[in-house]
Amino acid sequence: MGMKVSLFIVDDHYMVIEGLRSLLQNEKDIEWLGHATNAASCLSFLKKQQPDVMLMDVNLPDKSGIDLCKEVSQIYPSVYVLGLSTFNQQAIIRNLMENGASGYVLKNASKEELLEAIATVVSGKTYMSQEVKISLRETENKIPPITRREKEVLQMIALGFTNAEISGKLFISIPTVNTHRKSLLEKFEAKNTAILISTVIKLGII
Amino acid sequence: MGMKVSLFIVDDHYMVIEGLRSLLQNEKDIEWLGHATNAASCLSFLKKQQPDVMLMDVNLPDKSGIDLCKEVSQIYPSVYVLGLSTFNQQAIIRNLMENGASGYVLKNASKEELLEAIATVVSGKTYMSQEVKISLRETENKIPPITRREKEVLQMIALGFTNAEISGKLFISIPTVNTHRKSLLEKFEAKNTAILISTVIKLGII
DNA sequence: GGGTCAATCATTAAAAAAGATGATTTTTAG
DNA sequence: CTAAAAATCATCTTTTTTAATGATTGACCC
Repeated sequence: MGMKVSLFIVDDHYMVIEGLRSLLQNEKDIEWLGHATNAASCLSFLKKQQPDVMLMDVNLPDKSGIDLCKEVSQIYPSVYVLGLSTFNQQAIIRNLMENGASGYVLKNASKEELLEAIATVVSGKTYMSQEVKISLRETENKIPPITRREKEVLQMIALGFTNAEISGKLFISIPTVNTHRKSLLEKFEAKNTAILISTVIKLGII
Repeated sequence: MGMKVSLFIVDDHYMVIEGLRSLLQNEKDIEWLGHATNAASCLSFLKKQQPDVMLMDVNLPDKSGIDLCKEVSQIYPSVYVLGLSTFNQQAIIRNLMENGASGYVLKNASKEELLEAIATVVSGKTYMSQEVKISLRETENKIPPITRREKEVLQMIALGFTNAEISGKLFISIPTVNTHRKSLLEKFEAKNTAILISTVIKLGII
């Protein structure tokens, strides 16, 4: 490719920004536009200038990376967002991709991987590191599809409400709450509430 | 101080290592000894040479930072270990400090904070960023002291075992399991199992 | 327009957890 | 050594959850 790829970083970790700058500053194909350490200053930068690729941490101090990603990709569809995070958190990754991200790289990525990721998203494809792909596939089977109502009930169970309380809050009968509850236990193959809650928290569902 | 402080980094995130190197390489008081990206190569480095301060990520691919910290501070008591992590995870920080760490810095630390942290631990004191201190104090009240047995029971509850099963596995009677269970509910001010499990997972206790 | 699925409600019964109280035996720490 | 804390067990009651089965209504899709 002849054109330089312009790049902007959103991450509240100073040492990560420094690391990225140090890794990429001498790359002739990369034009370093700058960085922001929070969502607000990221958005105000975008009003003035749009990078080709935006590397975005999923945990920002003022807003979740997921929300920011959604906003950015709605308002500036030409900007490719590449998620950046420490952990291989499947629920977050899935969420991010559903909200307009073009890819996801872990912070233990090498310079080569990073450049490959950038090149891939610029070409319009999605990038995801092998490690992430594998574990996404692994947990995919563990996350059964649950309905909107089931999710509501699940959240209320996790907050400690009893069936009677949930029934009151959702304006449905106790047997109905029970039905949802049982289908949750069945879908997650949990034999009781305790392990149901453990499971869904660890899968990042609530 | 006249002497340079020798420094070694253990972190599996390439961009963090790069960032730290870039931040600290021109500091005249810091001698950069190198880095390791996992616990094993960290330990093999220590056999040859001991830094004054070791910056250690709490999540390593082959071993938890907590275990590594314990080993390092037992075998090489002269090495000051400074924990390094993305999140303000109270349970982990507390654990790390109990296992010989001299301090804890978040990855969003500035160069100044980093230098201050290093200087502080070298002088024999413990360092902790203000942000961490505050949230430690905040959650401290939320984490009641629980006994060894209670923790065992708690873990088995979270795994989905019923009182009868726990009783069988721990060789105690069902009423005893019940007693522990009730004291857990009381200590965490949880009115049922569901919110008990939510709470303890979110506090990082299990 | 027939089939699938989500959401709703019902009845009955068994199992499990939660609440209250009291008491004994080990451990542990000062 | 001894006082406090932890771990143990018991009994009894109430509440809540889990299980099994069946049935109706409405929405959406092909």
